[in-house]
Amino acid sequence: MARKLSTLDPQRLDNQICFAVYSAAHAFNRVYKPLLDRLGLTYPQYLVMLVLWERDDVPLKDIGEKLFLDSGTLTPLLKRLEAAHLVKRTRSSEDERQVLIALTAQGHALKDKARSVPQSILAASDCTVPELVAMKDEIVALRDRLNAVIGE
Amino acid sequence: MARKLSTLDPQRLDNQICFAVYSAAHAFNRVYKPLLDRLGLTYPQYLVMLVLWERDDVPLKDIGEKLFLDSGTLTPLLKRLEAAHLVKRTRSSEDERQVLIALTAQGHALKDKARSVPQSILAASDCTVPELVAMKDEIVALRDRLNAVIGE
DNA sequence: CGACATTCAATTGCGAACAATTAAATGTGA
DNA sequence: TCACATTTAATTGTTCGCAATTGAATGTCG
Repeated sequence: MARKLSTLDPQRLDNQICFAVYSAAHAFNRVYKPLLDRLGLTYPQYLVMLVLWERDDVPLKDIGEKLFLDSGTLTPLLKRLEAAHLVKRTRSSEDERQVLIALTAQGHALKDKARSVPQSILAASDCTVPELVAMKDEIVALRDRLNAVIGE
Repeated sequence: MARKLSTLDPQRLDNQICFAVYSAAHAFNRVYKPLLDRLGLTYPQYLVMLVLWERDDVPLKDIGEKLFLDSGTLTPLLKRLEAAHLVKRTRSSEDERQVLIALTAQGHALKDKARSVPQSILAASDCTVPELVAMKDEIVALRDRLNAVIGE
């Protein structure tokens, strides 16, 4: 009976999806770490590079919208990527408020070196691709519902 | 054809479960923020309090194992909780290496004030409890597989 | 045109998160 | 017992993440 209660107690750590997500994010980060170290990237920097590998010469703001990050996070991060000669930051000539982020040759070249990363993560997850796709879709749907509440 | 390829490209941001988890964790954090502000807690501090509300007078190391955090994170965090008069830190007399974390009266009292938090999160998630439990179990299983790889 | 609001990036300050190191306490084995 | 390894927290340094503010550029409306 006490056991039954504890498995339903919403104030128990083990019952919280938020902690599951929080701790899974950290676990992913730890798996990524050695892979990204070889590329000289952190995980958030890797995310920015993924965005730029899809589309180059993007305003900082667009990167922020895709990754749900603001300028307070991105400005110093992008300066570090620039210091590593992976991107160049230039003010837009049409709108001087915007900063455009473009890949350097090194930044482009890194895409090939990063090609094996997703496969390593897949192996570490020990899941089938369809399982992961299903989970991903569920988590994204949950995230979007949460973000909708924040906007309200 | 190009469209078909892009939905399978493992290097695309939208195809990565890791980013889904990463961005969902941030979304949860943003939903928690206003709720926890009223308690004077950050989310990681709230997690520590959840652990202590289940069992008091716990070694720092045990908290770290439950939350997957190390002393580099917990030591300053616990000092802030102590400064807020929510916990007391004392060296164990049996083993002087260990620091025991105990709730103060204020720390205990906060549990009641925090009782409504999980319900607010549930509402924001806009899911049924069984759906959330199923997702949670899947994510925990994935996390544990990832953590197993790190140990190897 | 000119006052005003809006947009965007940068900055500041604080709290995680973690790697690497240090130091003290404890355990172990010759 | 004594040398050595292990355990545990604390510390240092770097990077995120975000709230709040600032300042410049742009948009809007009378």
